[in-house]
Amino acid sequence: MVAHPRPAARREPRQQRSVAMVERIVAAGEAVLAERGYDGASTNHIAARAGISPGSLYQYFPNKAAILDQVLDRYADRLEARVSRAFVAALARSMSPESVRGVLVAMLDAFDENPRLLSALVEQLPRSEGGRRARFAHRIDELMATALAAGQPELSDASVEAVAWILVRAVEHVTIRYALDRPGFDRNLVLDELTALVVSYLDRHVPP
Amino acid sequence: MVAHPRPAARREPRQQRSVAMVERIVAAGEAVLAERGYDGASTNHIAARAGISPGSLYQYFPNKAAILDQVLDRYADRLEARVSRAFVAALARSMSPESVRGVLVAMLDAFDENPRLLSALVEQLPRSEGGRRARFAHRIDELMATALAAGQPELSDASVEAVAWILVRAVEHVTIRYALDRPGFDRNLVLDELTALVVSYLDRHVPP
Amino acid sequence: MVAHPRPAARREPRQQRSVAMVERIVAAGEAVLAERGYDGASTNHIAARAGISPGSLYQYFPNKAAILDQVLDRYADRLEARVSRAFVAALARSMSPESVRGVLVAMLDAFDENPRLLSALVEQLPRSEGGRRARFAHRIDELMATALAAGQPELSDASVEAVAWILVRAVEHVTIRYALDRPGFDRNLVLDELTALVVSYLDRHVPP
Amino acid sequence: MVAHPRPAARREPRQQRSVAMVERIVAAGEAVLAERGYDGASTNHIAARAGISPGSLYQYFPNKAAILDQVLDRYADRLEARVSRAFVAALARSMSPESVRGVLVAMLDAFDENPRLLSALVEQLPRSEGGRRARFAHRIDELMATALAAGQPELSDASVEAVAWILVRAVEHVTIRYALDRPGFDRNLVLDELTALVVSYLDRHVPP
DNA sequence: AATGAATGAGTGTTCATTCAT
DNA sequence: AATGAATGAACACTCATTCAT
Repeated sequence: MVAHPRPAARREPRQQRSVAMVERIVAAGEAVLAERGYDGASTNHIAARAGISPGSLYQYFPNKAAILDQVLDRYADRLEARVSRAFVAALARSMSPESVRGVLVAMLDAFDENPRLLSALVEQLPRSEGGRRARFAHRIDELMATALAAGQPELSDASVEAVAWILVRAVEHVTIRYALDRPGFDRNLVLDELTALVVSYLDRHVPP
Repeated sequence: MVAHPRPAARREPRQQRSVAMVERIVAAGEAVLAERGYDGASTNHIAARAGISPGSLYQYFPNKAAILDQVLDRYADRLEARVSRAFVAALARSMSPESVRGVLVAMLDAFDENPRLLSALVEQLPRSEGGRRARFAHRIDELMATALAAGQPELSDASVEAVAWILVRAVEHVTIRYALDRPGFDRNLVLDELTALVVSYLDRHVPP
Repeated sequence: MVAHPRPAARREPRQQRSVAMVERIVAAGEAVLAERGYDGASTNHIAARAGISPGSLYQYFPNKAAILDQVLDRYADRLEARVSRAFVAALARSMSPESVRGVLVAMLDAFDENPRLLSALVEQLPRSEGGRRARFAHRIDELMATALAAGQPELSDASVEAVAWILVRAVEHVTIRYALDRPGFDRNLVLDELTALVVSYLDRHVPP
Repeated sequence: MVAHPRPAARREPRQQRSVAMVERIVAAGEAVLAERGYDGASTNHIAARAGISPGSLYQYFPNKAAILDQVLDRYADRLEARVSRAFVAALARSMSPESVRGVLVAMLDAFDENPRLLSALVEQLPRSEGGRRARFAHRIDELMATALAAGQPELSDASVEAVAWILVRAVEHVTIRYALDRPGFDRNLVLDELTALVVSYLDRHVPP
């Protein structure tokens, strides 16, 4: 059995350094991505921003896509962590309209923080290979499914997953588009309606 | 007897040729777009696929973007027409669950037809200038708002617009992701749940 | 013995038409050249301006250069004719300062008429093959030489030619640059000084 | 002992390499310009002639024009330096016929050295933007004006400038055309006559 | 003779990637 | 390990010329 596909032996002594460089590159990639968009994020710009030479990038990443994938993965992870946290905190108090609204507020806040990066993420994610795409928001799907299973015991397993998937997709997209497209509607109105959308849907599953 | 050195009939085939050429280019653009994605769709590839020389593209389109815009516009128009048709047909019979489900089926069917192109469209739309972005799905927004205003007279104008925007965003994204990501859930299950999502939300606005 | 290198037989019946077309093309070429400069004068522009198709140009000219050469040749001929006329008229009254000044005025007037075309001519002439280059202003050289030979009998033949060549070159260039560069100097001042340049030089050859 | 991981000496060869590369490109540009003329001097040709890849040109120059401008600027500077030197040396000994002839010899010698490049220069100069055009020969204009002001105190300031401008234009053009067109006249004859042209003109301004 | 659509080699330029140092 | 100069295939686009009609 091969424990490590990537032999650690040779890397170990330099790992500290490597990790630091990878961080620097990813940070530079993020900055450039936010500033210039995906297509404008050239390897030369990233290297310059990281204060290293273009050639050095290739000591740490096999190609340009790997760098930006990492940037987006990390950003996605951060988003997911924030939303998960809010989700878990809200779930503790049942799935009341207030809890749902709380999660939605957390999502809008998270998305509002770095619209440029968010934009790059949603533009790029569908282009990525399936694995990467699946990974993102998967944990939220699971959290949602867990919450649903707990709150709506009469739902079948298959239904739970589908309902969770639908809800996450719907809410995620509406909040992201609100953050990115900035339609003229009042934020509170959107939050209220989105809460209503979720709550009325969930209520439908519990017989009165 | 040859009355006219240039018989009027001659303009016809010329025009037909031009139209045919535009069609050929757009078709080639569509194929290349589906195969290689937006960035991979170079003018040379499109020309080769159309069986013409690169220079010929520029007899019919001012630049590369115009070609791909046309491809995507046409595809978006086709989608929109299908969905609008279903929407209008369903609305005639009020906003019953059956009507809603009918529209959702139409959407899934439409999106299932050419997932590669759909993928290119949803990737590219957010990058397009506001006008193009606004145009697409705007009509659906309006149809939705009209239907809402008719069915839920107690909603304020601002609410109607926001509710329509939210519903269209949510339903469109969920159906598109279902068509593109092909999650394992049964199609009918998804249709049922999505119908429930919409109907329960709409019901919430009418006092029982 | 071959009387006509270009057999007239087949062309004759169409010659009227051909001549008219050549005229139209040359006129269009001149207009485009004046408007867009040498590099901007594309065959498509010329054809469009002439109201014919690009392909038709090649019925009358072997290539683009031939068209623009003809345009410039004709312009050069017109310039030359004007200057020659002034030259001949002035020479009749000896080579007095007044006569010299008269020729210079004629040159400035001629050059001022169409600076864009003049500009194209002086930019392009040096690029042309020797024959074309030599032809232009050659007649002026000869007129000058004749005038010199008449007025300065003590000059050797070789000297006459060289002196004429030098004088024509100098005067032509100074007047052309004055027309094209529009330096700040007063026109009359330039005319006076240029007259003085010529006259004092000519006087040097006649012992007082 | 290695005091500096990057010994200062290393920058030296790097810089030398850059300078060497610029030189190589400019030299290639000069060769291609002389061989194929301005329009025929494509970046690909220049790169090939320099033995480098097309992309490398853009490490040293922002675009094609910058390369050819540099080629022509350098050549113009060399010409101007030679003529200026001769001019200054001759002026020290007053404006005698011998001095004038000396400057003319220097000009002819300078122009004779690289007629192809001279040709490209005189073709391109009038197309360049005013600044570049003005720069070239401007210093000669000024030297001439200074010499005139010193030698002909009775000339007004306006006259001095105009006279200098006329003289420089005339002499420059005649010598350049002699170098490029190679008319049959004996070089000494042309030098003598051109000297006479200048001297007799200058004499006219000093009352005997 | 006239058309004008089609051509295709050519342009200037970019940028992810390599490799000699 | 790090450099950064060099690469070269690829890009979008042009235009003098050809040729089927």
